[in-house]
Amino acid sequence: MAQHSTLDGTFQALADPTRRAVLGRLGAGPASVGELAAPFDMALPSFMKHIRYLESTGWIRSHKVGRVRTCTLERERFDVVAGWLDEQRRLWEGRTDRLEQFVTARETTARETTARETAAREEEARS
Amino acid sequence: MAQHSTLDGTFQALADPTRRAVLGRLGAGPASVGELAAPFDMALPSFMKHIRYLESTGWIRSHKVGRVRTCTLERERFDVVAGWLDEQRRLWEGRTDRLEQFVTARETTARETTARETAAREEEARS
DNA sequence: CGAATGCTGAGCCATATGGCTAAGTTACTG
DNA sequence: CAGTAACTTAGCCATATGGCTCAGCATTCG
Repeated sequence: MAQHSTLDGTFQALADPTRRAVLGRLGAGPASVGELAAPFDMALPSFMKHIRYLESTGWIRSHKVGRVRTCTLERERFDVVAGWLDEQRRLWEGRTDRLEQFVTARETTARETTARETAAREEEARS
Repeated sequence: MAQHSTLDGTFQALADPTRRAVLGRLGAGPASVGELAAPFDMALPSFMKHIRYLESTGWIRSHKVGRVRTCTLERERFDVVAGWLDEQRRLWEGRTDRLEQFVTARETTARETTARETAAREEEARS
């Protein structure tokens, strides 16, 4: 399977309820494939595809001892998602702040001639 | 298009770089479809599918005035994602705390008879 | 050693996804 | 009013996704 350790794959992995549930269970500690599969009315090969997907996108890692494959949550992947969220928030907050500074500077330097332009610029930002 | 205002759709929408970029741009303020589409080397009908998807999953809303459709970011959708993250973290932190309390209580009440059981339980949690 | 357990590989299927082109509708402009 | 702008509809395509069954391999157990 191709590597999806990009944001695409990271979010794609979360777009399935089975996979989200698996992550939730692994939050409690490592578990075998069989144990993870038990709550789902799904054929094991199909379930394994989900496991493979989670592993290829960096959400879990697994290792096999004898017949038993044990899966472990990679908590750092949550930080990747949180990082993206923070980045988005930072972008829109930073842009809002910069817009206010820009408007303030314009008012200070030429208060009477740019009043209408400033209002139009604010209206544009708001619409 | 079917409503995807569930977590599946919320994450599925983020699984595409075009759609993530659109959200990033809208963080700066509302924009027209044409404006949003400009940076992408993509046919407009294809791009509109992305817009429709983002709207159906609650990431944006849009309205048309004349020929121009303007899209606006729904910032609350970020809270949905953050909420899911927090919930996961709370689950695994809560479970870790409860496990420690459980182990401690067992050691206090019957230190000598449960030592081996406690060690086995810790090993189970660790493996 | 045979039976049971726990995955694994391979192939199949229906549906969804992310793009395309062609054509059309509505609104705006000179 | 003709031409242009800004979407919108419809159909198509290749690939991916989320499931299935069948068969098989490796390990464990009695």
